[in-house]
Amino acid sequence: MTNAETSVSKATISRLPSYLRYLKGEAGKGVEYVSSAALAKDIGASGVGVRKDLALVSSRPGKPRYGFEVRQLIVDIEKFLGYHRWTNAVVVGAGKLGRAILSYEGFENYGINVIAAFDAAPAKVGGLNGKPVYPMERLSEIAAQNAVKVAILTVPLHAAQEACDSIVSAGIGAVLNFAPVHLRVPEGVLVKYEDLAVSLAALCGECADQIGIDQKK
Amino acid sequence: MTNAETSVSKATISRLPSYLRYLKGEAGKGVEYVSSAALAKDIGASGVGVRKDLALVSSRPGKPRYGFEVRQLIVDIEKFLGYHRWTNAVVVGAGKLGRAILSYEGFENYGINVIAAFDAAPAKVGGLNGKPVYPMERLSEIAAQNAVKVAILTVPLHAAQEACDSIVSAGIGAVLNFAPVHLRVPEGVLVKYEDLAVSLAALCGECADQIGIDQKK
DNA sequence: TAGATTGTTAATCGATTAACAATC
DNA sequence: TAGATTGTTAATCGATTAACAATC
Repeated sequence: MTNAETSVSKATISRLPSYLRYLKGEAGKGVEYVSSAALAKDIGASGVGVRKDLALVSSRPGKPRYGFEVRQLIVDIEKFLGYHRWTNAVVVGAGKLGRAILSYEGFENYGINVIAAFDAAPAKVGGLNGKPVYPMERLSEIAAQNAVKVAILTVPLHAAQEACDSIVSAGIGAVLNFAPVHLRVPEGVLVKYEDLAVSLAALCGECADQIGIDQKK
Repeated sequence: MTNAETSVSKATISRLPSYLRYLKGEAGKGVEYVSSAALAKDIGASGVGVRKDLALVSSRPGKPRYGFEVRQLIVDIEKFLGYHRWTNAVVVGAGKLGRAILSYEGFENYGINVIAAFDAAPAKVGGLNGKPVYPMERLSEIAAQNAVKVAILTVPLHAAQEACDSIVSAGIGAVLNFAPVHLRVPEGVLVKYEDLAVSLAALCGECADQIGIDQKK
């Protein structure tokens, strides 16, 4: 528990990526300093909250009258979030979504190396954008060789549990699951559900609420 | 504020989809009753928490000795989350990810109708899996005709702000943004960031933390 | 009945907000 | 200096947990 990350609340950690996005946008425009108030306003948070969060992760304090140094802050947040410690990942399920993720180039900035995809259907096996697609049988072997820590699960619903079992028995301890099913995993294995439909539905819900509120005014 | 949804905490709402996934899994196995303890254990939450959440959304109370009626609970939660009120959505950006989303069939269960995609590049315009891909110029027209409420933004990073502007001026009030950029939008427009790399990196972070904890034991 | 499970009230915990002194 | 902005301490707010009575 002396670890810095364990002393920072989950709520804070969940906000850091938005700070990072905003800061990178400002950095791209050549802005050197950003005030907590400006950051908060654009993000839709409170200034004090932002300052508290930044106090926990920034290596140097903000300067009164100026604010926080943009470039330094970006480095600090990225370091804190572990975007510098590299992790190997694989995609399991080479359907449309799986292939889109395999060829997505945005992972590098986050310290993630998606090395290959796996699929049960031989027709889909082969190469894709320079990254190999292997048959499922080779998952254990290749995961072990490359110290793969995370699997991105993009198989159809009915195949998800079985594929998940293969992932677990390949010794991979974390799964980002895009299939809208509850997965059974042994203790110690992390599963994060990434359900596009749920995200979208939640947004629709907020949207409807807001319209409701607006109409009452 | 007499609206039922506004009286339920965001924390509760964010847990409902996981309850739903679990319940559907049990329903598929023919299970009729589920106890709050069983649900909580599998989800990784507390029994009391689950009961409190369910008390807010379920139309009938749980039965002592039995638990909650699975099928009824599914209906209640779906109703509460608004999966029955239909919403039209469009995809903006017909790249790999955009096309994967356009042809994804899992949205129907959530009351979401993805009607079409739009892309600036004429080469990508045409049909896909029975759903049309239009040029960007027609966004306003088609959005208005179909009362589109939400746009899913899947264009490359540098094109995101411009595409977002088009979405906003087409009168669409909510954006699910897959581009890892901070978007500037006028007040009243909702933006939800869905950054695959951030999700994955967060999982890697948790994974690393857990290994750290394990090693200390 | 006995026991499992629910639902609720009170206590704890954590996170956000408010107030204000410190600083460039 | 005056004013903007930070950082921190105290107060509020909300959510989770603990304890226990109610119920089938």
